[in-house]
Amino acid sequence: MTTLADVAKLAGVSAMTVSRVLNRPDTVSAETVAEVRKAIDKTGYVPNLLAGALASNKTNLIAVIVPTITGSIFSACIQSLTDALDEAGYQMLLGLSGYPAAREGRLLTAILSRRPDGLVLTGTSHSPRDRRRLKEARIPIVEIWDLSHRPVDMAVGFSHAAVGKAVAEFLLGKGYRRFAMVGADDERARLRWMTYSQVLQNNGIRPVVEVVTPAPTNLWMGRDGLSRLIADGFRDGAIFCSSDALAHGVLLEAQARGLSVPGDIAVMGFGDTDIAAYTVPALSTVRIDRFGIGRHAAECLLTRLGGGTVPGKTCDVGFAIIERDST
Amino acid sequence: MTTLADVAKLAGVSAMTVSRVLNRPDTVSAETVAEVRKAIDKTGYVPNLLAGALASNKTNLIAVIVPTITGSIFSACIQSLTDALDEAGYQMLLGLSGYPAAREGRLLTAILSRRPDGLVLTGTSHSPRDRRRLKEARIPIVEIWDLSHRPVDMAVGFSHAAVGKAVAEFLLGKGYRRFAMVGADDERARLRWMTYSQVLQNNGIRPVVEVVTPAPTNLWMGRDGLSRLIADGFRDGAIFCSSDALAHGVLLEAQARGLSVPGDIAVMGFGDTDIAAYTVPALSTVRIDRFGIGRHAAECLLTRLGGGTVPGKTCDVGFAIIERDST
DNA sequence: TTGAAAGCGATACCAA
DNA sequence: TTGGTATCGCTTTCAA
Repeated sequence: MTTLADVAKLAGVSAMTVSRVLNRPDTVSAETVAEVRKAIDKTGYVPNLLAGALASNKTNLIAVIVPTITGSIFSACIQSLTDALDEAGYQMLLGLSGYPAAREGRLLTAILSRRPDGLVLTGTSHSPRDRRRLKEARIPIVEIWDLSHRPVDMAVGFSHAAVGKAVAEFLLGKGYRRFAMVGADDERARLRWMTYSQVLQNNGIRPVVEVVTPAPTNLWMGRDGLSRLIADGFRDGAIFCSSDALAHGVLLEAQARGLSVPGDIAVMGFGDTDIAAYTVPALSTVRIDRFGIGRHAAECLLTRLGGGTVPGKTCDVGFAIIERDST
Repeated sequence: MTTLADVAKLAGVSAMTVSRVLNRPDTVSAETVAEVRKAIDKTGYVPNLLAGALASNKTNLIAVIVPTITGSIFSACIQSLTDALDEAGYQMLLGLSGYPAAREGRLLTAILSRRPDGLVLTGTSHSPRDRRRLKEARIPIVEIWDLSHRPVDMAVGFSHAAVGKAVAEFLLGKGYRRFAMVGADDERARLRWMTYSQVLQNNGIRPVVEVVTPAPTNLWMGRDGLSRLIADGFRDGAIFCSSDALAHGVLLEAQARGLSVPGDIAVMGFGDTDIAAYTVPALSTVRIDRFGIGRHAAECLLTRLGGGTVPGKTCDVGFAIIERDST
């Protein structure tokens, strides 16, 4: 494998000069640059960033940990994140932690060992040990998809409790008096639907028929979810689903059972992914700017890496209820 | 930042011993291991894999380049790939090349600079310069989503030309005599729909009304696609769409225009993603085992990294036509 | 504008 | 079972 020294020898200069041609060509005379470039082309030299990073203490690597990229929520976010990072010359180390985030501890070790210049994490809940390790890493860290009163470093997201509350109030405002929910067993989803149920109960509604499914969710779980709700005595009213996939499944099952929507049941989703936004007029949902989260997270990271300061540790990107009650 | 030497000093042993405790604990006496572990915990030591990789010439990093992860085709593949790699102790460096693969050259440099132990690429067409660089990297490489008679190293995928041919023959067999297509302007999609058109024309069918959309595709492009087909004189018959998203959009537009499916038009998709598989009985599609591609690619890589030999350079995972003509 | 020397933090290899 | 030494390929720093 060709090294910097090989190129230097061929070009008749020192290794340092080659390094400069690669990293700060403006500090080298034009003719030397030309000479070195020729040698680089001839040898097919590929720099070794491991050595470079070790020496300079800078990897140009941003690590990202999300539970899964199956499903368009996180993948859209990652796409916009990469686009922004790529432009700034950073690459992405992707870690998939799964649901529940059992692998997070191990993953974190593996990732910190690579000395990324920055880190993007999903969620704001980490073990005390992990929090400590994160702080000791002394790199900019953005926690996404949630808010926290004491983020490890920075946070870009929205309040899942606020979502649950808003949905409950929205549906109450529509006049519904019978409620159910199909929710995923993941930390943030749980926060949404538990708050939803709580607000409803505070308004004298009971029971709120509940069905919990594993994460990540899919259409089948939604279909099954409605069946279980019905088995549990739910006959009509409003159903909050913790994801669009679940909501879509509920709609399908309703259709299969001949239930009218929103006549018999009203369905509320979460995410506003393409499928829910464009194909299902009977489904209302909660819109999240997932591209915005990625872009914003990148911006926070890059600002700090550039030596700047990010105003405020947390950024609430908010959400919106998309109403699509009428067909 | 704590180093191996710091830990060694605290534990009263040499750096090498600490290194062994971390990498091959079985070669160190139990008491020494305990002593060292204590020192590691106390210092919160995080190994520096940059230095380790530089010294050992092994990064435990697999680089993956795909056009995009928006859309479930590639993301499902990546998910299964990571799962398999993670289990074997590898991490993933993700590169998004975009459509068309304009960034591929630059991305490749950036990625090879990190000296991954293996590489997964999308597609089999690379510039001569890139092919040369790939070979010179001397690492196992798997090209996925397509087949090639002369892969750079290994290939796991299926023939897009065969898909186009199979679809054309399937629809001809169903008795259709008027044809159209809505296809993405990406290399592999183009291969599918051009073959489709070619086979039809060889069977005396003309015209095949064609509409080309940019990649990546979405539902809106499908809706717009059908409108344009109709504007171009297409009134009834079979439509092949180069992705499920397009096909779904075509169905929606058909519904909006009051066209019956499959009465007036038959719609053929590609991908068999969840949405097409579970929600659209009127849509036939081409099923690809995208999880299988990821799993298999990982297997090829890991076998080679383990010193083994992969029998055969190319692996055709095939495809299947999923018939869902009747509602 | 260029170069020489000294690390960066680990592992390989050989010796004890 | 343990330790010493050379080395991996680059950048930093300082001097010319």
